[in-house]
Amino acid sequence: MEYLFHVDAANDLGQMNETLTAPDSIEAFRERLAAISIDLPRRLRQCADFIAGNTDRIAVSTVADIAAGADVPPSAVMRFCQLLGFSGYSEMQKLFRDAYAMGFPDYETRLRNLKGGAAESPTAILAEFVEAGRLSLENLAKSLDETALNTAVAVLSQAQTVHIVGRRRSFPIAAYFAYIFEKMAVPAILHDGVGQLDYSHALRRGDALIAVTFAPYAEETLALAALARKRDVPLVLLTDRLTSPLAREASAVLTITEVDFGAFRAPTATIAVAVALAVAVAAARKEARE
Amino acid sequence: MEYLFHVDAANDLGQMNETLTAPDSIEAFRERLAAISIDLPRRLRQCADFIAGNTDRIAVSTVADIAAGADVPPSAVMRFCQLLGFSGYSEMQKLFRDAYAMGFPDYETRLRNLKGGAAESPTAILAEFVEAGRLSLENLAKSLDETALNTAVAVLSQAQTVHIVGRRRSFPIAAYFAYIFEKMAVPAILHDGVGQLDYSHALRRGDALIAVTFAPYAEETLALAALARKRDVPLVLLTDRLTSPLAREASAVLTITEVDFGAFRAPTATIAVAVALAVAVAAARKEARE
DNA sequence: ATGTATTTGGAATATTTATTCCATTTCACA
DNA sequence: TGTGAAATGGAATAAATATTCCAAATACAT
Repeated sequence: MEYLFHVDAANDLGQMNETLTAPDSIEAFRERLAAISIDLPRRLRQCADFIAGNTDRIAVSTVADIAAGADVPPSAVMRFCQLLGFSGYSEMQKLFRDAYAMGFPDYETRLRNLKGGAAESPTAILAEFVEAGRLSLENLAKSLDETALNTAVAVLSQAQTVHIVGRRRSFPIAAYFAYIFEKMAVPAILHDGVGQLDYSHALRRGDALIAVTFAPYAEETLALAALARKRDVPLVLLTDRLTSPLAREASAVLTITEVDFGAFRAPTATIAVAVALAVAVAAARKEARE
Repeated sequence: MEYLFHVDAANDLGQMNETLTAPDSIEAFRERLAAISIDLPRRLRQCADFIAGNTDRIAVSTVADIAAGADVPPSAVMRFCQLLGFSGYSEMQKLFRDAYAMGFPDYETRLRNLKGGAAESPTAILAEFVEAGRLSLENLAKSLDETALNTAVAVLSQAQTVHIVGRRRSFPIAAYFAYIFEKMAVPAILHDGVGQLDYSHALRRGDALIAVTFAPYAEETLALAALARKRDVPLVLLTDRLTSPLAREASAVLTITEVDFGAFRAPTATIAVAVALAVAVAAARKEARE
């Protein structure tokens, strides 16, 4: 690959071997990075990926650090810097050291900076959701009912087929359950309601049902859960409060409180519970088979 | 002034020439600084003053920089570092560089901790995912490309219809986008592939497409995105790296790094980006209509 | 298959940066 | 104003770090 030509071509300069000017701002840096990342040989691609994901660290890292992080020799990093238009690593680092002025981008500071922007700016909104997500996770770690979690794992790992239901807001969670179970070879069916077919006949004794539902509780979810109980199919419930409908029918109730931002609520903690539950169940089933 | 005596006196050790331990946290550093600053000769006082007021620059400055800032020769700075209990400038700088890097997905230390603990019980597994989620969110706050986020919001808020595509692992995210857009009355279509219908004819000029894809990138997602570009439909991409396919075609690339636990990865940060993006777009569209 | 161009790793070198050391200056006190 | 102890500056050296270069490996085209 002929580096200079390639980069010139990307810039439509049409002049070969022209010396490329170095990016003079972080924004320009990211642009250049994106531009050259299109087509790179293996080692340089590793550099691009690592640097894209760890841009902040350049200011305080040596070539050797970056090289180790990207799992390439130092010379590859040097080549990469030059590919970006810098004379070498030092020049690139200077860009980031100069920009460092705004203090420690530790999580707290950075978050404050993000929120500082205009009230409605996308970054401010993102910062709010990040914060809400973190609070939700913290809260979850403190308040989740261990017994219920253990029961849920026990119930699900003994089931022949795991059925999953969740609508509207809870549908992504249900879909995520289905994805992990599929990946881990656990027989599972997602009751997604396509074509208004409810597959309720597929709910058979020996199976189990995971129902995910938050206020306002979706009709179909409640209906399927009720049917499950009628058929003696045990129910694992992911919901927002112990007083939600179905709670008394369930073998295990996992209550999850999401911290909201305005009228909005991201299912951060719910996802964590879902993935942990699914992985634990898959592990338990595997163990039981051996 | 007899340095060692003075410092020992401040520590009430009463033993002269004892080697002083270096501060091991920024807090300890500030304390030590305050303690010795009480009575210093001229040049060392200049060092103390400058360093107290520019602590944050230590991580990215050389001895010469600090010396110039404090208007003293480099050797004075060296003496000052030793007075604080460090072996030299490098050791002091390390403290600040480490503090700066804390909280990054540090694959050497942090992940080993995560994977190291025998995560047998469901509760332990959950704790791991909670921790991974927290790290992902922190990392997101620090590293998300603000420009790209703003561009994404601009592009999507001008679109007539917003199309969404995401398969397998990314499907729950795509579904969540669809849910929020529906709730906020933003015209949106989820390309879920039910019945192998691809709805590709619905992609029309004036629309925009959100594609969510992580390695290994799903065929259908790539195909639809390619089609969008052919029809001049702008593309907003949520993906794992800048070098992923489609990145060059996209109007905005939002790279999101999820911290994994073992082979598993919860889309915690991705969800946060999705909800923030969707809400920002809905807000922008509402504003535009008024 | 064969030759050519690209890519790669690492050893050699250059450069920058940290650290020590000591001759000189400054200061406190008689 | 002379004397010893402390403080200072800068030159010399050591260490770390960046950068180059080239032989070997690999990919690519014919």
